[in-house]
Amino acid sequence: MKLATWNINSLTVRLPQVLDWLAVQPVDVLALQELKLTDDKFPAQAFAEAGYQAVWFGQKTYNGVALLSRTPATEVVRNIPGFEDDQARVLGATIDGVRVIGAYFPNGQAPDSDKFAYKMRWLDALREWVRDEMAAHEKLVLMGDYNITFDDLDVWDPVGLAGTIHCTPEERAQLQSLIGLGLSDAVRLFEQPPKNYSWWDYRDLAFRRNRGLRIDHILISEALKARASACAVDKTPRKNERPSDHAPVVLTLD
DNA sequence: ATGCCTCAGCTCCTGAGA
Repeated sequence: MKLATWNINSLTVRLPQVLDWLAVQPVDVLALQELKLTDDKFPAQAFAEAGYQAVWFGQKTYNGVALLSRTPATEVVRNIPGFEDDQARVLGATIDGVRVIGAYFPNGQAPDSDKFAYKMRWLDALREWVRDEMAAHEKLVLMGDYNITFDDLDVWDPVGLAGTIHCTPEERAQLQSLIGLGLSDAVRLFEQPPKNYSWWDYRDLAFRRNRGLRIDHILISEALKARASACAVDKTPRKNERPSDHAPVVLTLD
């Protein structure tokens, strides 16, 4: 079983690239973030023709998430239960016996902003919900655009970017508290190339210079860790014409 | 340089992303 996450920065623009990628990398589950379209515009037919079912949770202009899968998604949850939110950021579903949570974590903008405070509240709510989900589902994967780096290894310029958004101690403590629930960072379970990132700024030739951040993650429960055989960033689509600024991350389970 | 790209939208500028 293969599962992947990819922030595609507008599904309207990127649909052909997603279909092309799935043709080459026929994963069983793909979590998408930043659809940037309303539910009525979701291209369910195009995915069906490619052999994928979908559940989606869209929003005008911003956010929006989807789960594509070969087999049906059941027990679907939209956003964090009990957490008031007008932004479409989370989809949970059970697929092939695995509890899959795809999420687009808030960006946070700057440590002193209202958006950062929202990010912290959102992370508090997510952690408590994931705790409950883990108690109910032994096989669980939490994947998406976390908008948080684990540590300096995830940052192209750890000195220059110290304390800036995605790299603050507060965000990293939140990420560690998710790990503390009993989840593992799947990428770090396996040997990786140096300077291993999942996002590069569109500006300044950042991709060519590999000036990036690793902010897209796949966290897995112990039961899935035992089955994990590979996990890596696929930089190929970032080399496309008109790419997303993020690359997909792919997990292989035996 | 509080910018550089890219995308959406009450679209020829602005807000947001990260």
